Amino acid sequence: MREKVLLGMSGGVDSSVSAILLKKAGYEVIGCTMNLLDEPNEEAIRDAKKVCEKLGIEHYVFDCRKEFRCHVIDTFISEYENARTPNPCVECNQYLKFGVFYEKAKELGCKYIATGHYAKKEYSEKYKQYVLRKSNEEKKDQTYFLYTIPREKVQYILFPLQDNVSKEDTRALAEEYGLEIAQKKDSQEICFIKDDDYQRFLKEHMQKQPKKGKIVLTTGEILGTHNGLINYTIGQRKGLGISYKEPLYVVKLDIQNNQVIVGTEKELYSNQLEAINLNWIVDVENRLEKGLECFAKIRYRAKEAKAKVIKENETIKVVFQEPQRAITQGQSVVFYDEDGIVLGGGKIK
RNA sequence: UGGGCUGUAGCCAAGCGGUAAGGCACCAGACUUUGACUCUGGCAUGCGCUAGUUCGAAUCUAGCCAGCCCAG
Repeated sequence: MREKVLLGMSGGVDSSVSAILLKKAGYEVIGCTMNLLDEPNEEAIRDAKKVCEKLGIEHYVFDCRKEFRCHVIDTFISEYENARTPNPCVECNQYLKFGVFYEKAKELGCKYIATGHYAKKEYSEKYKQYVLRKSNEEKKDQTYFLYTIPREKVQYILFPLQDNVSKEDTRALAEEYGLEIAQKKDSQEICFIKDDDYQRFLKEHMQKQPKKGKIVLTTGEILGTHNGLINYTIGQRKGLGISYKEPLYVVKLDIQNNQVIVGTEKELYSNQLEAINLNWIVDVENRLEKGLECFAKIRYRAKEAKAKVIKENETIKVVFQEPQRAITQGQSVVFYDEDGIVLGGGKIK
């Protein structure tokens, strides 16, 4: 009997091609699009349905609005309220794609779930378990967003694109199968903020409105006024509206005094951080006591950097060999081993 | 009215006789399934105006104009 797999489909190229690849590989594929927003993304649903029709597979739409609101949108807002900079894609993967969606798959009797992420799932002889590993397509690799997947679920996940060499290959395959969406452009905004104006979104949804405050140099010198802490993130240079003899960057958001602290580029660097909300995909907890040497990545587009992870009660401390630029509260830190296997990760405190 | 200070790009600002730093903003690219983030490039034939000194002036001199401050 063919094994059943539930594929999450966004209507984009990646998930559509994933459908092709799964079918070719002999799985019984069921396509599914999660409806996450009160104003449903009709285009996504329509495009996904079209692809499924073409390939002759079933397609469902799941209503996940409540879960999305509660785990992704509300978290997004409350993180900003606490002067942190959230990464909603991480929550979405954790609670929606590998949470709600995973459960739906089980209900439907599927053995696997699949997504169009650029990441690899494989069995590791080294760790004697299934692991997540960086995609061959380094530029597109999305394992940074996937570290929250529970260890026991990893074996039931498929990333059909994992053997594809590049995004170009993916598009080419979509063309070959005559999929209309072959040249649809990559999504790159926060999906629940339609005009990409997250600041306005926050103002409309926050309990307390952002308040103006001072922009202060690390020396204490007052340089200007800010329009509310939500408009700033660590490492930010643009939008400060202040002049100085050299570029200034946001170094700290002081929620107590409602101040944006700015400093020079050099002042952005720090060689350690604390992380919470940890998830370990690879069983390395016992190695944390004495310090785990690995590679840590502090934001999506940062390079992994050599670091030592040390357990400290419920949190961990990460000490980098080289100082890292703009370590930002609310972003994730993800740990890899020397082979690009995802060990785990957490939220920067 | 007298005295002092200031006048450099849309904004802040360096320069103080040798041929216009820097930052903000803006524009154009690059990057991007978070964070209007980061990165790269562009952006004053001209330094309030007019004369003068000088091989050479934003820089010195004179006059004028404008603004600010103090005095009356």
